[in-house]
Amino acid sequence: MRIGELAESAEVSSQTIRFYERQGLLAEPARGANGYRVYDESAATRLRFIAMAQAAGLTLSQIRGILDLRDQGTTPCQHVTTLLDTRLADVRTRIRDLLTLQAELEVLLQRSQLLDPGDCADQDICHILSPSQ
Amino acid sequence: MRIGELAESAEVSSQTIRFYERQGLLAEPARGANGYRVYDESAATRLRFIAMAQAAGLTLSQIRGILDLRDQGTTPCQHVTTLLDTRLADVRTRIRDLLTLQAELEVLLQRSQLLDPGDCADQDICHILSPSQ
DNA sequence: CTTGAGCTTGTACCAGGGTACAAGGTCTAG
DNA sequence: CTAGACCTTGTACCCTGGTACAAGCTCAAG
Repeated sequence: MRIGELAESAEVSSQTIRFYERQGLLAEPARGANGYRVYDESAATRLRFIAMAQAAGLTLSQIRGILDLRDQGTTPCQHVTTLLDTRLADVRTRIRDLLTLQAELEVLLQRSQLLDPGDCADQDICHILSPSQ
Repeated sequence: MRIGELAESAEVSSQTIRFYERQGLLAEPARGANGYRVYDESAATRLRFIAMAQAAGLTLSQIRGILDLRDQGTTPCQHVTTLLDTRLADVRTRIRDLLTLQAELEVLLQRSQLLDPGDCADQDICHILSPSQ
């Protein structure tokens, strides 16, 4: 399988595959007599894994860590569990922060309905976003 | 007021103030005889405004847009309302996405409790993050 | 033989919000 | 007079996940 076919089957671009290779997420593949990269099915599996792990919110460097463990022959499950645990905590924190922000934006927008732009004094810059919250 | 004093009063670094100036968020200030930047109270107001707008989730370039309107003598309130409206919609979308991700992570972590690392086959990379979701 | 698709490498660039030097000028206290 | 704190400019760099482009192979079809 050449890079373009792999790219199409994994729904990423060829450039992304080369980028992953440079980042150490994919091993350097075999080369044909013409120098073209030649992939087997395991590369496609690996790309699918990367996509799944990204969907779970892991960074490429975390994913590389998982793949490195696997390549050393270790089952990375425990490590994956720890990463997902941390990620879940981050997601919960982020949700809480965004809910707070949502509420603040709602207050500001309500305020904007009550305020007359004509009253907006120059020194306030904008009275919707003014310190008197 | 010199840059260091302004920085301290606004709780940003001097470098950040120069950065904002380069980005067009702060006008070029007056200079003392020694070439030092000299600020008045309006610069502090402006920094407070920037901080508020950032807290509302606006980007520096959006904030620059608001400040540009204000500097042209227009009341930016209508523009601000539009930006905040868009931002609120983004925040709501982001919250929904993160809630979905949270649920998925919880499923994965539950699965990780049920699965035995010893069963993790090599071709799966990791059976917690495997396509059979 | 040529055209076009696909591949190779290397390099630079994008957003966003700064941070970190380096090399030098200025001012104040001791 | 000198140390140290503060200021000046310019430049480069950080992170993340790619994307874009250039100059040059390779290969198959017509």
